[in-house]
Amino acid sequence: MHDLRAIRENPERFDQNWARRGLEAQTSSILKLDEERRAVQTELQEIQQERNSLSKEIGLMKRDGKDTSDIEAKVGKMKDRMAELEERDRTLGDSLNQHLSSIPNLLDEEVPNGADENDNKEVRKFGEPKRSNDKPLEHYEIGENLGMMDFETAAKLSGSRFVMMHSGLARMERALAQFMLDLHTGEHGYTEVSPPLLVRDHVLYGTGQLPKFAEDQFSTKETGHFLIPTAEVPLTNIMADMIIEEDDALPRRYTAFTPCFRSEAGSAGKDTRGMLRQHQFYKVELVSITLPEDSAAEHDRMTDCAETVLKKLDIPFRTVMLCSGDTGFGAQKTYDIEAWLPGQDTYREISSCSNCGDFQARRMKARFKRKGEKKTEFLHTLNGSGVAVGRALIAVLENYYAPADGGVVVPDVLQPYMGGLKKIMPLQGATTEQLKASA
RNA sequence: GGACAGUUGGCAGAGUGGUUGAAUGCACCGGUCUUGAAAACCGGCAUGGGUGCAAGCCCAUCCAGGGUUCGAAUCCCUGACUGUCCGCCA
Repeated sequence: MHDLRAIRENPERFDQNWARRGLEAQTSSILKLDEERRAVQTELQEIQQERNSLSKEIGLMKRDGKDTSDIEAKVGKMKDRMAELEERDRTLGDSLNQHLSSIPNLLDEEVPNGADENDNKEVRKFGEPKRSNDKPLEHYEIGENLGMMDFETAAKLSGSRFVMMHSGLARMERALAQFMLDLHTGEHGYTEVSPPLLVRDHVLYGTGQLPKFAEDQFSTKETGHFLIPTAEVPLTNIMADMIIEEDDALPRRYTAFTPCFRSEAGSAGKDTRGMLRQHQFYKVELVSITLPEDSAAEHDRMTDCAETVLKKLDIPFRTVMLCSGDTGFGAQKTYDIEAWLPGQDTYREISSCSNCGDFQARRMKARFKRKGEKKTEFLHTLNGSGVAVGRALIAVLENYYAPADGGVVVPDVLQPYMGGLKKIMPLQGATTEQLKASA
């Protein structure tokens, strides 16, 4: 959401910034609506003022036992015009809100201009991609050869874009999540949260998924709840409708391990093999709430927290700053962390860390007050994956694969979470049915 | 799923149709007093919006949305949430 006052004061700044995302100029139509609405409000308030004072007078006259029918009739007549103006105010306000709430956040100065992911700017690299003479396997080949990754059964139950894992891989997924949570809570100062996974529509509005991205969400028929597409949604909304003191435990840092549900409506045909893009996946999320002046530094810190996960897993990655055309709706600036996937011979996104500035805070009314000040200000919100568990599993499979025996070495940091297991070996007689029996 | 009760400012808690945006207490901020502090006393203390150079003036908001009325925190309807009891259940 955008600050209407700021738009009034400097419309060019907004139009120019939005143009970087490929949007047409918006402010003139916004300001026209705004002007019209204020004119309506002014007239309405004048009438209301008149009504209020006459009504007070009636009260006093009645107390004195005087006749008030004349004056009552007079007030009664004002009602039509008032109703008319109220209706007009509401209509104008609605379209103004609808318009404003569908426009993406302003981009940070540093964000490079560009059309799509090809224009993203690499800022860091870690590790050396492993390259071998053999053609490396993709994660689903490794997983299926292990006999622990079953897309057929998942499809039978749920259709495409679902997977069912067994045995060592199921355990490794759990191990990854535990490892990440322990890292963020133990070393990075995040508070672990176990949030609701079903939320109401206003919560998704608060973080920016609604109204514009309704078709990307799953929802429940009976109750109208939405399944969270990321824990960013419940975690950030912890601050919704609050006014806190400036020194009240800021920054706040929350982490949660949750499933995420996405309809992937717009990605038909994309990443259809394997478990890279699923309707359901696990993710460890990081969310920070800060003062405005602290969000830039917190953004770097958060990105570092996410990178640490990959460093400890010893998976090569690079970090890119998204260009204007690739930066998401609610973000001012986003770093993607891309893990090296030997099977694809490329880096793929495994984490996305965004500074949303006051954009979400404004939508959900997350505010604070500075000491001695009367005015409230909006907090800044940040979110990042720390990291996507399913994709981390993919990265481990492809980077730790042992072609000699078809096994997958368990990264050191995960071994304590897997009972000391050092390597996942293929199950014997690798047909899915047998595997399930032996699992 | 059934029955009842509730939702008021940062918190607690008055208030059932007329100067109530809202008593009172606590918390918080400023002042007096004090060597300093505490106590006591005095004063201040909601949010959003309109208008104005400004001081200010005005409008809206007592869970949300409708309605009744000249006038609604207060009456009516719908919904959300919380609590209690019953039923069911991981």
